[in-house]
Amino acid sequence: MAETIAAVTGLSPEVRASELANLGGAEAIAVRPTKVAGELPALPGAEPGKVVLRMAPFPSGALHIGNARMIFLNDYYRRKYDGKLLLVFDDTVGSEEKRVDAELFGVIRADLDRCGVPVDAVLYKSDRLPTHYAWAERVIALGATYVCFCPSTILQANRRAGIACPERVQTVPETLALWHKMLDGGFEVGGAVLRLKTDLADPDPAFRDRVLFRISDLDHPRVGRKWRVWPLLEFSWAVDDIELGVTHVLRGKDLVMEDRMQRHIWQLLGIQGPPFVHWGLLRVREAKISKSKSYAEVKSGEYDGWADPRTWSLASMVRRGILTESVKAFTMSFGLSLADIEVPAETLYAENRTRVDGIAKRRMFAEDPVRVVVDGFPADLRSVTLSNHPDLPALGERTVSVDGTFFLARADLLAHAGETVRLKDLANLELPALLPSTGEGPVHAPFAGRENRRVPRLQWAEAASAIPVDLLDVDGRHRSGVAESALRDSAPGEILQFERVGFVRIEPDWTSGMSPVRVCFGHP
RNA sequence: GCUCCCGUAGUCUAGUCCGGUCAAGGAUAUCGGGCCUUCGACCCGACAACGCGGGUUCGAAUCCCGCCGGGAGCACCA
Repeated sequence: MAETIAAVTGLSPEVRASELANLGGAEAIAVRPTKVAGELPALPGAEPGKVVLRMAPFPSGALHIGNARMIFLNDYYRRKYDGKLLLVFDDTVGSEEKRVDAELFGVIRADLDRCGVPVDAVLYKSDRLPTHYAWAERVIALGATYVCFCPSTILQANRRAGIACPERVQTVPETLALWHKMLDGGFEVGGAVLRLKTDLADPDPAFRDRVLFRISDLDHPRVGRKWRVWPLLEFSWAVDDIELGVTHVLRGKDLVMEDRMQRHIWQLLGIQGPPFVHWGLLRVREAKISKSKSYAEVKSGEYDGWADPRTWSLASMVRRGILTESVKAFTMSFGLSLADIEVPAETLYAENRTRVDGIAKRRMFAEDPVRVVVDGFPADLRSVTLSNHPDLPALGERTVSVDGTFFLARADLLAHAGETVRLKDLANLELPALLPSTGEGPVHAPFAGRENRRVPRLQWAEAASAIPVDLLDVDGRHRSGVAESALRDSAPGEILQFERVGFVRIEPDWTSGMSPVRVCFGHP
């Protein structure tokens, strides 16, 4: 067996192909089965055609790589059960630190469109306050709540200590009256909250007498100051998951305490609510995602919009040439694992590489270029035709004019000072031992033959027609260099590979003729 | 500290519910080799894991108990 393999691998591709044909040809065997993400566990009690799911982003930032899991998991189950998927903006008024921004409604919808995840309806929590108020009266009538006047610091301290608030003994009519006073503007901001009575000895302090509604006069970008009493997340969802007919709640593990709260409220009202399904926290090692930092930097103009690579937003993935399919495969590979995980970006890059390698034309790019004059460059060597892809002739070729003067990357030059190197696909030259660490040159290097030698191969750009390139890197820094003239023929949005540098994508707002050519770095 | 969740190779993950088919599969990384005018892709190969300790059982990654380790939550944010 081993001998056979050795014998076969020793043959040239052509010989292999003909030998194989002589043997009757290869059977249609899937050598590399397309990675079908294994079926995820069934949703409890799910019936095809009757499943209703919902996604509830808070509009304070663009969707990022960490949110991708929410999107694709919901989409997966919606398709699996031929169900409906609702987009419900969780735009209650938030807090000083966490503000709703109207611009994000559109950004998020665009993100979903780009991901190929259609939604069956778009709703806004900020439209639903009357429903929440109506349900509030139902729980008040049950005697399950009270209006509390404690400042938040006292409230928290008492909660921690398991001490009951003096208002906890309110009668239903008293609570109802105070609730109406809240709605009618009878209290200052922070002056009163509606709290749910739970067991003050509950082992989880966070669960003790949760706040259901609070007063805020923050200006809401959609509804202004129409509402002054706002529900907190768990109450609003206890209401809406029922009102909207949601059959399964798929959410991150960070919200498990909220499940318990919702169940508690449903139990009070004698309602059977939907089951919850969770997944753990997903972090990409290289991505320090901070929605609030991104928000501030985008708004200040420090970042180049929501597609700035530093945001690790879905839009920035597209900008970098990382296909949505790659992001989807990446996130779905983690399934519904409850473990909180940290994955290196390389895993995502590998996923993308398999999809993009076969479509990206190869181009040569020299960063921090130094002009190199090849002394004795043959007069008859005036042009060379290069394949756009080493393995795929279908991607075509381009012809480059040469005249003996080239741009090479400074780092390449310095790494090979005093050595014989080869301008890839063209000619060999002897690099001088002393090379400038700054300046554009020129450097003179003697011609050393055109035969293909096993020496370091360096990418080059013909000096006469090289074109300037501005490469936006993942850290937001701009790297400058030059590329071969063929880059000019690229289309905006095209994904290319700069040989020995990495995959890049031509910025979509660049148009042919604009200099420099602007590209965004994807990954090695 | 309290509450909940999670522990399979460097990193993820399949398998755990319904114990044997798992002397543990896949991906990625790393290391060899092949191919090749890219440090890319592709091909071949290698390395490498059931957190620890008890128990139940003919048999445990899978069930039970204890321990240890990691993470998240503990807002009048979502």
